[in-house]
Amino acid sequence: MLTLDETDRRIVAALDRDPRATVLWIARELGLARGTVHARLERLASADVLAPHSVRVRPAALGHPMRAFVTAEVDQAEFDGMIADMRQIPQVVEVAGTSGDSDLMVEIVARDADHVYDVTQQITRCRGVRRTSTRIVLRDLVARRLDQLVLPG
Amino acid sequence: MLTLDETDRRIVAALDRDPRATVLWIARELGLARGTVHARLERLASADVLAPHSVRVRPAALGHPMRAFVTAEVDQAEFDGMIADMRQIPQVVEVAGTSGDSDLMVEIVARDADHVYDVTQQITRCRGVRRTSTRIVLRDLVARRLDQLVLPG
DNA sequence: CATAGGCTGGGCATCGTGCTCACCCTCGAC
DNA sequence: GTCGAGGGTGAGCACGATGCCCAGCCTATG
Repeated sequence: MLTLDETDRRIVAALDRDPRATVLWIARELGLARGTVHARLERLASADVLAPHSVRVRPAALGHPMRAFVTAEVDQAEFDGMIADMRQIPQVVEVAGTSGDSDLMVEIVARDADHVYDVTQQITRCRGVRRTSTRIVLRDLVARRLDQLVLPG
Repeated sequence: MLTLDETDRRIVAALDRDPRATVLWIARELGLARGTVHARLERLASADVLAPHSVRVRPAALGHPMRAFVTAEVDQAEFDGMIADMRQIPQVVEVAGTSGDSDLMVEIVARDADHVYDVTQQITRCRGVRRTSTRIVLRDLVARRLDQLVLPG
């Protein structure tokens, strides 16, 4: 794995704050030469430090202000079919296989409470899904953040 | 709420694929005039359709390849203190207040299994936290995605 | 001491940006 | 039907940013 030095991390942090920041702006902000930022940015991009696509769209602006976490138990034999079915549901934002009481953690978005119910019903109808449990997000207490990992301290 | 027409959605989708795409490139890609893309992009930005910062950094590249969901029961009276304590833990990526059996959904990242345990212990020591339950992410089955919401069908 | 790797500042052609303008549609109001 | 408003188009222009050179300067390493 590529190790990021202080300079790399500061560039990544600047890019996290504004993904559309120009090379020149970052260079000025960090007090570095333009060429330096340019070279490191290319290295970071080719080293897969940056995810292939950003999640910069706010679902609320797309008419889906509600969010929920659905845990599910599934029949292990039907895993592949289950994933294929899940993909067909646009409101399913992420699916992770987990340890613990349940096998799946599914994050969904929805238009309203009724819609949350609809989507969980759709999940229940996916192949191999046995039992689901839904936690509706009432409030974002700490918004998704990674900058504290990029620049510790 | 701003309603996004087909053109807006295509611009947002292009930006989701590559947050650093130039206005000119998007215009060419979508077969639109440069000025059109420029104007709409400004409108989208000022309408808070795009999140203030992207989550484009991969925690794995930062030495935190493991991920887990921690649910917790908390003493409601200590909510504010609990959140302040949680913020102090760099590995805490997101905290949401939820309905359901538990009060909190906490997403964490970690260096390895031991580190997951350490972080959950830190969460347990936060003010007002009574009981926690940890689900370690074993496999990403559907990677976080929003494009299917931006461009349905 | 010598070498290699990284940062710097400069220069340069090219491309992208932000802005303006004239022009063309289309749609709803009068 | 006529009118104006709103939005898209294509062109032009000054300026900024990019990608790519190169020479020079450090510092760490052998």
